[in-house]
Amino acid sequence: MSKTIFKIGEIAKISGFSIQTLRYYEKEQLIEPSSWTQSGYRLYSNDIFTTLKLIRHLKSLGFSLSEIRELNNMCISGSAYTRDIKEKAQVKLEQLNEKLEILRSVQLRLENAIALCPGDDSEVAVCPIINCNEQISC
Amino acid sequence: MSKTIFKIGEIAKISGFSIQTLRYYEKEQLIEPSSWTQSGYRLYSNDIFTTLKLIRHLKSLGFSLSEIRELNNMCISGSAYTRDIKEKAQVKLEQLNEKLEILRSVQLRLENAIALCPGDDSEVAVCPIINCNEQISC
DNA sequence: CTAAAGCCTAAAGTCTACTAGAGAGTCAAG
DNA sequence: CTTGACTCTCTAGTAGACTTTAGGCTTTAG
Repeated sequence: MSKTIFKIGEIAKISGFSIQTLRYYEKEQLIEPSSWTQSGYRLYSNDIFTTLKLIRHLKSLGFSLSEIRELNNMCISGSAYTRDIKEKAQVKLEQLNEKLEILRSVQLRLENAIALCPGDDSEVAVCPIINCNEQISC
Repeated sequence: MSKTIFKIGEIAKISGFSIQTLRYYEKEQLIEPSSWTQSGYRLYSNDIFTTLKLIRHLKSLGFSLSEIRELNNMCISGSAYTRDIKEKAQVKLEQLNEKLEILRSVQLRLENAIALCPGDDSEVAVCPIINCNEQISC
């Protein structure tokens, strides 16, 4: 039988989230202690790790905390089917694709500018990174 | 002969930056009025447009305001050659590439999870967007 | 018993690039 | 002279995800 009751410091150590972050997540209604000591200490059961893993997982997929809260609530309440989750994920993916497109165009323009820059003792007046001409679509 | 002295409102109208933004850029030491009226109004010469174009151009290449300030100062002081500018741009490009790589991996993982999600009336327990398994590298 | 470690709350600070508002002075036209 | 447009400074607010600080209680080891 492994331990089943933890104080916040232990959760922090095991999960890798800082104590402050855990309290912040609680304030943001992403997690909840399973109980409290009489003196006001938070107590957590093993279940917290499942939730924290979910948070880390969804964060790594690009979801914001409020989106994670929403997804988590849907799951907990049992009101969600994979259809609902998939929908949210597709919206997220579209947003991600937009961001990627923008960054790719910046990347291209920056690469172009760098390629055209002599990168030697020449005066900055000739530098396409500094000087914007139509070639690099300014 | 075109006009050579402008008040902040005219600069705003012509440049497309808001008055507040111009004052903010001044606070951040990116720009400076060429002079002041006795009553404390900012006065700008034509030169400001060159600086503002540079700011817009470098912003569009992904540089932050503090990086722009630095680049601009290097140019103004004449202490910079294209070598120096190119170096900064290359650093910026590397950072951009890193960010792109991360976002691409997120994109991939999200696409995978979406592909594996039934998206129907099934319970979320089977949803790979919510449930993290090794397949999607969690 | 005491000291150290751990925990609590509440509020403020961080970062970036602005935006908005209050309250007041300035300028040009009629 | 008045009105309205313009400008000034200073302060505060925004978003997101935390971190830091201050001041004080609780628990644990020796």
